[in-house]
This record gives sequence, C-alpha cells and structure tokens, in this order.
Amino acid sequence: MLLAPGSTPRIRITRQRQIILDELCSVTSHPTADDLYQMVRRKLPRISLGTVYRNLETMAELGMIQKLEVGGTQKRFDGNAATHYHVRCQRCGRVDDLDLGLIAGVEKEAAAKTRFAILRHRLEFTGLCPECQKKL
Amino acid sequence: MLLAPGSTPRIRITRQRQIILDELCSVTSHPTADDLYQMVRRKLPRISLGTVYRNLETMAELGMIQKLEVGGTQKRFDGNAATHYHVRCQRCGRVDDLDLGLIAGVEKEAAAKTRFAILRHRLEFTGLCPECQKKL
DNA sequence: ATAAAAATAGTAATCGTTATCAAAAAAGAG
DNA sequence: CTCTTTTTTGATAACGATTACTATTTTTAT
Repeated sequence: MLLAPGSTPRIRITRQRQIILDELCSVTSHPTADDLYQMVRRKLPRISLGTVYRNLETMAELGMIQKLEVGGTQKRFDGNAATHYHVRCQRCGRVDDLDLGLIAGVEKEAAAKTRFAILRHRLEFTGLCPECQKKL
Repeated sequence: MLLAPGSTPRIRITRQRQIILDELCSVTSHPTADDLYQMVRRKLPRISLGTVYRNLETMAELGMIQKLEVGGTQKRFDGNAATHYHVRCQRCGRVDDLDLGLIAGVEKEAAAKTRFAILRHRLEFTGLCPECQKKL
C-alpha cells in the first residue's frame, strides 16, 4: 500500500522504542541520551546509541516525552510530558523536578510586552544539591 | 616580581578584549560566539575564533557579561550583566529581551520545596517572532 | 507469502567548543 | 630604556555531543 503524499508515517512500537520509553519513565532523574543508552543496554545489549537518540527525538516530537534544554552541554530527557519546573546543581549537573505550581499568567504578561507569539515558558533554578553543599 | 601563590592573575585590557566587549555592548541582540567573531573581524581581521571564545568566557566569569544557555545548539552572550528574561523564536532562533520585572519571591518559594541551595533562576519564553509569524 | 514501509546497528561526518603551544604583547623592576 | 616575567594571542588540533548515512533487518499491510 502506498502512503498518500504528505501523510505522516505511521509510528511503530518496536522493542527498542518501548524499552527506551520504559526506562525513561521508570526514573525521576532526567537522564541524558547517553545515560539512557547505558540503562537500555542492560536489557538490549546490541542497541546502538544512534537508535537511542533517534527514538528520543521522535518521542519528543510526538509529545510523549520532553527534551529538556537545561544548562550544561548535554540535553536531558523527561518521561513526564507535562510542563513543570526544574532545579539544576551547578556543580554536579543533577536535575530535579520542582513541585511548584505553574506561574499563572506569565505567558499573557510576556505576550503583552513583545510582538512574539508566546507558545510556552520554562523556569529553571540553579543551585547546589545537598551532596554538593556538603562537599564545599 | 613574583606573584603570590594562589593570587588571581591580573586581567589585561587588550585591544581584542576591548573590541569584543564594545561590539557585544553595541547590540541588543544576543549574539553567538561566531556572530561576535564576524562582527569583531570587521575591526580586527586577524583575530582568531579561539580568542573570541576565550575572552567571552573570561568576561562572563568576571561578571562583566552574561553567557546565556537558552535553547538551541549555540550559547549566546549578553552585554547586559543584570538578570532579566528572554523570549526565543523557535523557528529562527532570535532571542529578545523581555521587559518584565523579575518575579518576586520565586527563589524563596523554590528553596522551600527542595533541599537545593538556590543561587539564581532563569525564565525563558519560546514563541514565534513577528517575522516568522508572517512566514507561516 | 509477498511487497512496501519503517526502523535498526554500525559507522562516518558535523558542529560547537576547548585545549595546546610557540610566538607576540604588555607590565613591572632595575 | 632594557631585561624579565606574566599574560595573551593566533593557529591548529582535539574533543564531546549529536546527526547523517546506509546496507540490512524487522514490522506491517495486502
């Protein structure tokens, strides 16, 4: 069967895709692609790093997961697709969720100050995690 | 004269450093290191990209400028060292300042919800700039 | 079963940034 | 001013994270 031109390709639930998602959702940390690669390899030793990247990208586009662009060199992934805020340790890079309600009305407020069409917002705190506080 | 051990090396105001800073401050956009390199090259054609990176890093550490870790692949720099918020166009990557007062008390609120020591926060909006709105 | 579509593993390429290092420039001491 | 020390530079190599490529395999639909 030929796909109608312009139609979105059907997404398949492959073993690799499922396990990547399971591993990501099993954890409240915010693993990097490489972290996930290490986790998934325990169950699928032959998986390639490229497959992990590719699937994380795909699932983020579909809104199943979130790709976080928090500070630092590596991107992180979050199995919780709902908007929420994060704290990042500036020393070790650890990223935790922050149980803070979304700030009401900020997007409206921002929209009033600019000609941009506001789509979403992100609030990120930087600090020192308990462990790194001790070490200093 | 020998420098006392552990003392901070004295920073020199070189021609390259001055021009990089001037160029950055002459602009309200938030240029990447490469943008700055192109700008500075018009005045100092023999400067190297490494020098631009090195000096931006140094000046950011000294708090003279800000290194922004907004979304996207490249870091951006801001001649305005004071904390303020940004909007980023998700289509073209343009980053504008947002004339929005700092949200009072969020850091205190965040500190109450976590064991992290909060040092600072960052609020970033994502949207479509006027130009990209037209194009879609 | 067969054919079409999508995904995979493995690898190469790319991109932004950092590191290295010999040479040049700047500052202080005499 | 001259000598010495320190810092910075330009040039280039190295690096780490991510993306692209491709032949093969897997999945799905017919």
